[in-house]
Amino acid sequence: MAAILTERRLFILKLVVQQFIETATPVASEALVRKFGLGFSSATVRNDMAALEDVGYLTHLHTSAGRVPTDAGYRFFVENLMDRTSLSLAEQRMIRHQFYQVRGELDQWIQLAGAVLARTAQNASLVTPPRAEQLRFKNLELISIHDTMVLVVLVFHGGIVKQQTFSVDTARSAEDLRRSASRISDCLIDMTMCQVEDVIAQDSLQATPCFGEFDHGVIDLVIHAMQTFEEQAREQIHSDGLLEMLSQPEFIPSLARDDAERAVERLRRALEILKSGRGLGQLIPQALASDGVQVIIGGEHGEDEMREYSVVLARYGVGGTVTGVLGVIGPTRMSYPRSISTVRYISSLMSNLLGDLYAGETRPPFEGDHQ
Amino acid sequence: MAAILTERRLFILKLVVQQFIETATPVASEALVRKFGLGFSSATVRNDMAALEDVGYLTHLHTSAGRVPTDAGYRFFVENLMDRTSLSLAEQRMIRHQFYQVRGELDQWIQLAGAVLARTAQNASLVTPPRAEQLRFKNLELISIHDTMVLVVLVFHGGIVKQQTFSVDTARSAEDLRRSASRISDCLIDMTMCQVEDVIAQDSLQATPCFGEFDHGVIDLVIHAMQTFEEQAREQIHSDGLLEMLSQPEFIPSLARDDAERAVERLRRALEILKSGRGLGQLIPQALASDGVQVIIGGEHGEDEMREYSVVLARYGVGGTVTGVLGVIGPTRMSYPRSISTVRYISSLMSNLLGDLYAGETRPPFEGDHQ
DNA sequence: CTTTAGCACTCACGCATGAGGAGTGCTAAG
DNA sequence: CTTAGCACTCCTCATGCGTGAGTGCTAAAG
Repeated sequence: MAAILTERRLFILKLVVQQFIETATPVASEALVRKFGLGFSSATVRNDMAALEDVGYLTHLHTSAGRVPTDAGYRFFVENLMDRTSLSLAEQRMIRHQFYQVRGELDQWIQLAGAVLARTAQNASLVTPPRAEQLRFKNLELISIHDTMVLVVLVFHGGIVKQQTFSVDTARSAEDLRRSASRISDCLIDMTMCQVEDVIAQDSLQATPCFGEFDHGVIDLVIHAMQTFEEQAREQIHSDGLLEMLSQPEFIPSLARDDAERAVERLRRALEILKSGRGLGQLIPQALASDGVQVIIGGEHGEDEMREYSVVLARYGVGGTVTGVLGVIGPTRMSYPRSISTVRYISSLMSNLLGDLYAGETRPPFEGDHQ
Repeated sequence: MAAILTERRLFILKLVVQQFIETATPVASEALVRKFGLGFSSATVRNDMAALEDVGYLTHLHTSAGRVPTDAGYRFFVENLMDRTSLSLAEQRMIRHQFYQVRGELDQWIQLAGAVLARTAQNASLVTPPRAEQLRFKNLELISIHDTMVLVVLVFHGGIVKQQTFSVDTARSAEDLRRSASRISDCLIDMTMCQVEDVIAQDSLQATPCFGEFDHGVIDLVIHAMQTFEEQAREQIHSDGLLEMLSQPEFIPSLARDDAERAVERLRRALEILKSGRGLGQLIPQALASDGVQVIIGGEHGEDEMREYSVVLARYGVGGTVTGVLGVIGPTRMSYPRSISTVRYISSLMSNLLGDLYAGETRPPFEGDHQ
């Protein structure tokens, strides 16, 4: 059985994968020689295909159906056979331009990244917001909305901003609020959540008169905000491009070779994955921990729900400061070259953008920002 | 032709609509008498159904299929026949509790409202963020991120906050930034976008030394932010509950009485509507302009894409200050009583929450708690 | 030993056919 | 006006068959 993978057989594998990615229909031996004008006959191709099937790179659902790549086949293709391309310069320029138009607005970057990934790779996309491993407090502003309502604007290192309203018993002047804010800011500056909690615990024990009742209310809110923020940071996945993915033939019943019921069920499944991020659980932290573009094909990571899907992920961000993950998700029959180059480009672009934001802030905190 | 709508016929219409809403299958005369133990025979029901069909409240696709309500039938049902219910107290309490948990975080309200609407009405939901007709400037903070990068936090009336980063040529001290911010804030306070533009135009003409170059940069950014904000305010529709809607039988091929292809096509259509808000265009401003819960059934508003969907909308917000729209969207065969009561409850809840935020800002702060 | 032509075989797909059944429309009697 | 009875319509599902694409195998040629 030990079939030998000659040069030609790998070439045929490459063609089969490419062809299947393009047409979404099982590829026949005859069709290959016709389309590519191969120098040998369809019978030869059939023999080679049979060999590739022995090794586990191809299958076919029944006799008299063309060949289809297996997960292992895709894997081999991605690692050894694929032409590594980049996005065209025109595309790159267009994407850069779009990001330029929303310069300064970080939340827009995320949205835009999702949209661009989806459009360019013609599949669904996912983007997690950039997060520091540990939120570090930077600044706090208190703005009166009216008598008993105060808006708290929390600024963390890395330009992460969170706003929250806060109701109080007695009205306070703007000047009062300002003083309170700078008192608290001075005290908490550069602290992580744990540190803030410690300080507060100490202050409570010693009943330092440093903070008033109002101040303590604000600080409680800060802690609460930091907690919830860190919690949901891990969960939060922004996804987009469902529509793009749905225009792939596997979701169009008339084109899907299995029946329409399947197509719908598949679709519902896809939606659930995207919405809840179920089945992606391990992938994100994994991608955060590694460099370069990761490709997870079909059932490779065990999640049964994902068996029909592949994911192309990359980390983006600055050093160890602030990082996120972005990627493309679609049927295993997706264009890996295109997805990979898209993900690679966008992640490096986002890294650069974030880099500008953080240039002065990374490790050496020499600028200190003392008020 | 001129069929008279007797009491009994209307009762039958009511039963047919309710039954169809419940089962999603055409309702047969025989089935009605059996299920409800009516005091008359199926033949009588058939006659009445025929009469209701003459008036245009029912149809059937072919002989030997049960009756199905038309858009007009649903309309009549909603306006005259429906039992007007409210959400159960337990449900209300649960919902209030969820909102309580995210008190203070306005963006979370919107997300939560969408999720709750979807879950409670078992259909898709849409929520627009609360917007003032005119953005009014309130406050501005400048926070240094690092040497050449400044974070601008804009606060508008009604607790609307927008943040943006801004790169500058020369580093500035925190004190410098603070003074600049308060200079600009003082000058622009309470202004609408147009007014800000006027002030700047005058200042430029007269070359008042009041603002420095840096200040002008910030103000340009303020104007730009206000513009884009107002523009995208109209567009921005937050939608949720696709999955809930998709669990309705019209989207499940094996249950849909037409073939599976249709179900998928329908689904794709629904997705497009929800994502882009196409087909909803006129509805939102319309809902903003009117009070109470609006029900738009099927093709009533002309948009062909929406022919198979109904929308239940309500305005929420405070007086003329700050308003948004929220609602439920689903197949025409949705439970109108439930959707309407859900939408009514959530909109009044959101109005109250916003009311608290604005109490001091609107004219006479009155507990608008009556629904 | 590899390649190739030839051919039988397999299996999905499309289409027609027919039985079964649900539900109506009509008619005539109560 | 109501209702029983019945013919009629038309969907649904299962069955069967022809068709064609594509393979697997075999035997001969390179």
